[in-house]
Amino acid sequence: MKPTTIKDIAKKLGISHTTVSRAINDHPSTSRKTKNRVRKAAEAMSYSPNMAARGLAMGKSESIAFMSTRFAAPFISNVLDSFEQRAFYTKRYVHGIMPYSTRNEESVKEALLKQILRGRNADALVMLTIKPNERILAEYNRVKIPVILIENSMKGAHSIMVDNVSGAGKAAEYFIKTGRKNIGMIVGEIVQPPSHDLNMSAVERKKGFKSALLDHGFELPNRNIEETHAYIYEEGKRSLDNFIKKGDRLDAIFCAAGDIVAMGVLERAKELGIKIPEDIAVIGYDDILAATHLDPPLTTVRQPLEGIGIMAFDLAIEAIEGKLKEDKHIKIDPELIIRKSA
Amino acid sequence: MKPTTIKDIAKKLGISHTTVSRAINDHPSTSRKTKNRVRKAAEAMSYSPNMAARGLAMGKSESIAFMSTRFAAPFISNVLDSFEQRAFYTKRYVHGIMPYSTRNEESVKEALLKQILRGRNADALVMLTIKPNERILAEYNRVKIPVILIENSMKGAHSIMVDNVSGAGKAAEYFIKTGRKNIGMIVGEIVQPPSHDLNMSAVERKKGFKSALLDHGFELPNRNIEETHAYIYEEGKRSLDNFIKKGDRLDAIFCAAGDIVAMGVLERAKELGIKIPEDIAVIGYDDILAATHLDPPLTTVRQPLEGIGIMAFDLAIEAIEGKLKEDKHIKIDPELIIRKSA
DNA sequence: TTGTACGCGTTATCAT
DNA sequence: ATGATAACGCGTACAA
Repeated sequence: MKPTTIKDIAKKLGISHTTVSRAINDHPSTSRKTKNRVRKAAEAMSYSPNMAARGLAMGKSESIAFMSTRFAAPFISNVLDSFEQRAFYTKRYVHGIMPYSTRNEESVKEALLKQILRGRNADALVMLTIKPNERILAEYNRVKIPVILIENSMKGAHSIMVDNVSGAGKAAEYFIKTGRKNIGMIVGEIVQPPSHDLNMSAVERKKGFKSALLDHGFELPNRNIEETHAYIYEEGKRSLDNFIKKGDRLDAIFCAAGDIVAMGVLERAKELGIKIPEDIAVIGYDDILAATHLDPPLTTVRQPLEGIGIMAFDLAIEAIEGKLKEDKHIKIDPELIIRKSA
Repeated sequence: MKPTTIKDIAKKLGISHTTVSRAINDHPSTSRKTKNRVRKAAEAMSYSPNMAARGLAMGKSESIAFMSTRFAAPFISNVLDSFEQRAFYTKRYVHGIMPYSTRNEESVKEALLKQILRGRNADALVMLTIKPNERILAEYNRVKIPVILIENSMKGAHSIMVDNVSGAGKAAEYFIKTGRKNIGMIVGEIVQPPSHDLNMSAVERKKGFKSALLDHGFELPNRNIEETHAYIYEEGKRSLDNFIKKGDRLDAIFCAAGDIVAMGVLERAKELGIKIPEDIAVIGYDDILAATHLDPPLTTVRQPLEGIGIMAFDLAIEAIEGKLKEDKHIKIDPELIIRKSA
């Protein structure tokens, strides 16, 4: 049995499909009476619109694309979650948040971006953790699909960033205040080829950490820095191993690559009999749900996850409604949550 | 600037749009030569197909809908992640996994289900944690969109379930083996109105736990059972409070509602000075990433998350290809991971 | 207020 | 091997 269309409804009611369309979309110049008739019939025949057809006809999609690298990462899924929550709460785009994940593959990202663009598959594009290259961003600008970047920033796109310089600075100052001398850092890899995402957050956290340290007369030599690229648990373990292999005796590690990676550090330390925070103080980044429950509870720079999602959604709506004449760049100051690991 | 269409390419090459379409879709009766010309032009003009139009024309979507309650829950996002991973690995539906979340709202679920159905918006529907009502499932059957249920089971749909009876039984036996006498349980709420999702997993875990206990001569009174409905952290805290309020002195709690809830129990216990596992032994369910890192590390029934995602994807493909004559129901036996909390 | 006719970008049918 | 034409379901000028 084929699905009900507006024509079916029209036939049944002996009117034109145009009228049905108008009734369903609450068009002003349509009588209350026919609207009611149509809606009743639509309900009875369990009609629901064919989004593809609607999108085709309107060149619009009534949806927002939300793109990131993967869903399993707590940081990402939490932001997405609050983003959706906001949509639900404001009753806008309730069924229209379309999550896409790139699996960290440049080619997938490119393909997805093109697909969304040419198919007019979104009224707005939100990108978390990743960003488009200049060429494709220019195309989005040309067809007036607004782009909202989270944790990144570019000319031609709106953005929401947690102030990484400030956050990393707070970690540095805490280490110094608590008398740490030999300080290390684990941070996202900083790649330069512009074909790649240049990870702004990583760059900024590194900068912020280094300069805050320098303000107090401490240098951060490169050998005290380990890089990650997948931001996973195992990299934390490996990083700690590397630090030890290099023979430095660190007494503090700022894991700017995130709490997940910090978990790996904690775990490896436990395996090696290294005491946290006595031997090494550890500060993470993000404040994921599990951070409170680690052993020891993790001191960390909190990302205001819900806030980010909400602000991103509101920003997207503003942009879609054309209320933004120029790029809007929002910065949020993160907070250092002190627990037991440092 | 409007996006390139096949007509634009046709005009430029002086051929018909039909031929362009065939060339792009690698139609057999098209010359190598024109195929190459078309593809080159398509690339040059940075063409990419309008999915809405394609979907409209074909009544198909080349995508799989993945529906669950929300994204932020570790269990859900991990299954989704491995599901996608499998798609990527097998190079099928790489850009076509469409996640939907219902936010635990019955109305949203209904709307989404209808939308996907009438819009022919998916070649297959995967539902995690939730299930459709009989009426709408019947409609899916009628239009031959296969439905795959994870953690649920219905006639007319394929399913993948972790054997909850067995998993809960293992928890029960471990408690008994380790000499626990006063045993409690926290489990998902068991609601009957058929308009709701009747949570199969909750029902089965309860049944499995009770009967395994009974096999050893232990009754599980209702007062020793607390129910949750959102499966969140706070419910764990509240449940422990309730147990204490009721005045029973439990020495073991099986948190069948999941590790997240178990985290809440652990946390509240710590606040109250209750020692785990000395005073109360706690067993969780799921084995989320954080379980190893809790204080104490959580003993729990492991859900083979990656396995579920992979099997669900493969099942979906089989179903789409019409290889399944009847419902296929897969059961997986979970494993008890013993750590420190019990 | 309602209906006619056309277009959105693509695929499918039927000729040629 | 290629092309003209219709069809998919919907929205919308334009006309009535």
